Amino acid sequence: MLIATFNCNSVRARLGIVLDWLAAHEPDVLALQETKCVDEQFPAEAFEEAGWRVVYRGQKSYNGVALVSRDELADVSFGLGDDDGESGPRLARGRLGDVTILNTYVPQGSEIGSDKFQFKLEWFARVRRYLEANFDASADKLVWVGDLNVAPEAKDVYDPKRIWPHVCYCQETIDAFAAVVSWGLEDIFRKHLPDEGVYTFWDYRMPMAAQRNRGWRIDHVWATAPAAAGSKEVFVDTEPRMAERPSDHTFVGARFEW
DNA sequence: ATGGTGGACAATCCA
Repeated sequence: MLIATFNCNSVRARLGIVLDWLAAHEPDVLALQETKCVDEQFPAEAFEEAGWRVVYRGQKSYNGVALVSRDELADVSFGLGDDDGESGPRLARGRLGDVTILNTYVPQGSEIGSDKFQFKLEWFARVRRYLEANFDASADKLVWVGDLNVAPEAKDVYDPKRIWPHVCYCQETIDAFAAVVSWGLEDIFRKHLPDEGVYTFWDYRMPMAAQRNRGWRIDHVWATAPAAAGSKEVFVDTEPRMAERPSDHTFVGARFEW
């Protein structure tokens, strides 16, 4: 089973890129973040014409998540279930067989100390409660992917000394994230790609960021132990297409065999 | 150097 994730920064603007990637890699599930459109505007027909199913939940201008798959997903739901009116376009869930895929777009947080930053920290705590309420970490196959807006370790950013502290790389965010994964999730990305210099995001506001590999690892793959036991490979799409697709995140794929 | 660029959407917000 191939599970992939991509912050597309507008599904309408990157539709061709997404469809090309789907055709080239044939994932079982592709999780999209920042689709940036309301459901009426989501280009579902284009996916369906290419033989894909897609479920989605968006809002005007910002956020928005989707799950693309060849086979129909079971138990599809959106949001954390503790309705704040915003978690729907940030969390999508579906199941293929006995494997549940969780796709989140974690709030970025704007600035340390801001209301949005506090919202981000609380969002992680809500994810922890959501996991506790819905899954058994020792028994369920659960794979959590998405733009988690956290760089948990120094090697997850290109220049840790300069970047610290940042909303995605500071003690409060790292602690809040650690309190989620301590529930019982393993870092599948680092299990297979432990080296420094492997990133998933390059800020297009920084000149030559991609070319100079001034990147961050903020797109993730985590899994419960039963799911992690089957992980075989994680890959980052390193096709040199950043210049023609300045979405600044890249595709990440994780292959599992159980 | 507190910028830079891109997307949505129509003056800024968000990343």
